[in-house]
Amino acid sequence: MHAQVPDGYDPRAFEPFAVTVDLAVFTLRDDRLHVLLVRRGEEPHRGRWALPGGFVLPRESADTAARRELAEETGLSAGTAAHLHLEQLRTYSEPDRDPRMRVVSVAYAALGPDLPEPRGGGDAADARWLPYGTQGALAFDHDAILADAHDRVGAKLEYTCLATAFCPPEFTLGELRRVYEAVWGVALDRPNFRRKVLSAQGFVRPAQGPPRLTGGRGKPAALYRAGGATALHPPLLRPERRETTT
Amino acid sequence: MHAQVPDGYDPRAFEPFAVTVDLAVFTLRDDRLHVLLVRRGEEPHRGRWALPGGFVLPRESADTAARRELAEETGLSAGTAAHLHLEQLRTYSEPDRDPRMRVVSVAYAALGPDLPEPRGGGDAADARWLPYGTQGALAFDHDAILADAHDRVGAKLEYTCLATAFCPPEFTLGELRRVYEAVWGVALDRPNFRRKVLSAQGFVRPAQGPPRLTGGRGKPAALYRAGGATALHPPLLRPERRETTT
DNA sequence: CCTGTTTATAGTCAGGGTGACTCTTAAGAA
DNA sequence: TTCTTAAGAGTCACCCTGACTATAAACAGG
Repeated sequence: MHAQVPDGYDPRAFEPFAVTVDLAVFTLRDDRLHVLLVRRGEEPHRGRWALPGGFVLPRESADTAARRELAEETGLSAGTAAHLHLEQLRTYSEPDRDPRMRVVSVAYAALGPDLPEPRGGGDAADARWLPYGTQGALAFDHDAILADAHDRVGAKLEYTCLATAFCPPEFTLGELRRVYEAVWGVALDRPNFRRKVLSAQGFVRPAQGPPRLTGGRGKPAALYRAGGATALHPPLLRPERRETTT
Repeated sequence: MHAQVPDGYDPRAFEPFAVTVDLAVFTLRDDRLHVLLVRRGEEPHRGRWALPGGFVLPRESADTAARRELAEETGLSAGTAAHLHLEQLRTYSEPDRDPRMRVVSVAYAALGPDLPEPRGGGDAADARWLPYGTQGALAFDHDAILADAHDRVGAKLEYTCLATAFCPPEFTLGELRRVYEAVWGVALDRPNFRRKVLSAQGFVRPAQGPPRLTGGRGKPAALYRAGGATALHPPLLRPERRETTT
């Protein structure tokens, strides 16, 4: 762009753009994938669910704005929100995506372990975790943003160690497997999943201490922590995709 | 964001944001990866190379703006530019990335077969293809954008059929292989590459007609066209990555 | 106390994909 | 004619994976 800026160009000659962030925040509750949504209290789309988000402030980057909104909307302590995985998805800029004004929105996907119910603190009329797939039609173009976010998360589970971001600091391989099953919506073979995860170096490392004292059914499982790796090679491909190959 | 817009909110209360697109346009020339750069004729960064780009107009989406700038800056006919592969990378929004004003830039990666030298038409003082890696320090944060674009293209070669976008409508497997070698900077085993590409359904399909009449050295090669598939399963992994695995 | 259920963990086996490698064919260049 | 270059066919062993079986260790219910 910069090469075309004429000398003395006045940015205010253009209709101003508002720049916002929209957040698709995922978590796992009861082994189901949930999304954080807010109910709109204003027109347009009053009463419909929408993704949380807000304006990028004049001295903020979009990343900073997304992190700030994440803390505000989830009602988590700033320290907790700072540790959630947050990554930029893409930018939505159709001229009429918001009927009120020209709004360019940088979308983010965020995810974390079983997060608490959002506290009502904030201007949002009503914020809630909804099981993914049950949210109906969202406001604005948020259906497309949410679908893109889900696609991205599902794809990144294949070739990165992102799944550990859905888990608490210490977790069992069963919990990790249920992350994959919830996001992909498929059942995975338990022994094969275990072999794959343990053979991928840097994905998980054993946590010292006794097997979990949990009251869950079945044999107690060993606890693991996230390893240092971010990439997963070779990838852990979804079962579905195999049809495309063969 | 929308949940937070107070009634009667005046967007002009904020310092306006300028929204631009920046393009990382790649092509192959002489089996080397080249990137399209423009030399800045204005301060700041006068005389340095920068990515082509421009403002998003008030009634345009960023995608439309990127497509328009692509045609303008490459000097290609609108029809040709319309067929180049173009995809959004991510958005760069650091508050001080442009010292003159608040500019949020949506970056795109574009690529096409051996493209012609950019014609001087346009306001850009000087636009040129430079071999990737020889461009030195670019203006603004364009070094980071270009590196991100290169990473993205390299990664997408692994698990998509993107490589055919670097090739003319009909191409040999040798040309396709040189796309991978140029982008990844590695040598690939010829027979294995051939086996892999031909066994992946939808990647390429044979073009009828005689083997190429080319004047190149060696045995004439069969011609292929891009298949209909976009995803490549299983992926064609870079040789380097294997160290991470094993 | 025994039995059935649930989950974790160990192990086996066959098939497919891949890397490494060899060989033949067909063109141009010297 | 001979050398060089690249296409294309084929081989072989290894590793990963999916499918499957078996055992261990907890809880629930009779």
